[in-house]
Amino acid sequence: MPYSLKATFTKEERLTSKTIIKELFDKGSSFALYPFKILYTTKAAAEASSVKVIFTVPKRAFKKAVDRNFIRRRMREAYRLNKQSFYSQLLPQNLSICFIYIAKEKNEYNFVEKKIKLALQKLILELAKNNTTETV
RNA sequence: UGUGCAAGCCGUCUUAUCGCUGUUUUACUGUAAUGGUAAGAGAGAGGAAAGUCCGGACAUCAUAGAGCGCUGUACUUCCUAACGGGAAGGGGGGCAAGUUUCAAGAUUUGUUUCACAGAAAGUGCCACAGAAAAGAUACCACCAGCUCGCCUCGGCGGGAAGGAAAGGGUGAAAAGGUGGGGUAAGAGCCCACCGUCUCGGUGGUGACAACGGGAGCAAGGUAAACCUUACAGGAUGAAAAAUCAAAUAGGUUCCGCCUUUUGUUCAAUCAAAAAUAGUGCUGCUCGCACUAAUGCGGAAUGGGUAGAUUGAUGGAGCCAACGGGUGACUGCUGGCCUAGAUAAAUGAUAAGAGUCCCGCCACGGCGGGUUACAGAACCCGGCUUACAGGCUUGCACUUUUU
RNA sequence: GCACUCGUAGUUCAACUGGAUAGAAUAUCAGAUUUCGGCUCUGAGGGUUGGAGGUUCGAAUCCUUUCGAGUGCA
Repeated sequence: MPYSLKATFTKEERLTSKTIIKELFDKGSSFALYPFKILYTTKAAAEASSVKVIFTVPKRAFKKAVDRNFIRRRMREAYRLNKQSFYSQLLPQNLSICFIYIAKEKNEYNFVEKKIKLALQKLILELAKNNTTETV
């Protein structure tokens, strides 16, 4: 079983390596879906496939640490509760994702959750498109 | 009862579901190393965690000792690990009220405030205005005598050389102040009081205070201008620093391989010839040229990257009682363990309670809103700044009752 | 986490070692010129020098504190 199907968010699923983060920001593909900007990289993996996620809020938009923590926690919670359907549609690969919050104001949890769902759907489409182009 | 000021303290809670990070117990299972999974127990942001304005602890590097330089601090004594912090005291300034004096001023009380060493070591600066801005000056005005003119013969007006530092005006500031005497006019020129300086002993740990004697007064402001004096400080900060260390590349050391013949040498040390292998020229062969220990393989080893661990959470710790001290603080006894993350946990959703505000009315409920400032990043002591609301104590004013 | 720099008209910059009304260009407005507009010429307004407090006779300048903007360090 490659992915945990429970609604958890453990250390395995977090992106913690500085080098991968640097690579993600240098070479990663990206698209925007308000209120997020999403960066991702993918690598073909034989068996030990994984999905690593990081959530960031820019200091320029929110000066207070309390606000940044608040938004990041909401994003993480929304991802945690909605990742199972996302996982079920994935091919085995090493995927790294970064969610950047680009809105200028705080938003309700329901709004964030809806947008996270949309973002994950779009990400699947993007990945599928890349696979088809590669094979052709 | 209400309002204001000051000081100190607190700064939301409960339940359910789904999650996160440490600690610990048991079981299973891995990695080079740290670990991982499941179940149970128990813990999980602040008074400012903030600003990074100071001080320490700790670590590495530097360092014989001393001086110069640089930076900081600056009434006294004390507290403290230390401080630019705090406590108590001293002194100065402002405001209000009272007492006293002819006046200047002095003094008492209350309140408030002060980065409060030195301007009598030296240097610089003090715009404009003003005569003059620092051992100064004579613009107006003042003055007896001299001299010229006029006349009502005592005055008026002018001039030069002086006297003087009181009056006017300027300025933030004009070279002690007020009152009196004195004088041609004046002036500490003389006197009284006040101020200033200085000497003496007394009280106080000390800052300093009150008292007595002396000096006619010389010494404007500015040190948050340079500076002087005293005291303190080596530099850099957890991105400090220590330990373990996969894979790959490269370093060092050792071992093995390193064609044949001849000569030579301690030695594949050097030379020659031939052959072999590879590369280039060519479609191929011959031939020619170049290369063959600065190599290949293996082992060990040090540095060290990803990664991991330590540093890093039991401490100048918190609470209470009893002592010491005016107080900051401190002694002793007893009790307690109270976050430890690392691209970084402490959350999300739902329901309810509490706080405060608004509206309605049947005065007890209903409905709506509000719930601040703000998030640990090695730790500790301060300072500064932000903050819904609440509690306690003291003081002042106010309302009602007696 | 640590270290450092800068805040002046709407905008871009000046203002000497503290000295008086904070100056210039541009933008804005008004007038002149033009048939009209532009260019050009003349004039005017616009600043609590980021905020607060202090030193000084006097502060954009010196000191303290606070707010904002930015830079560097693996």
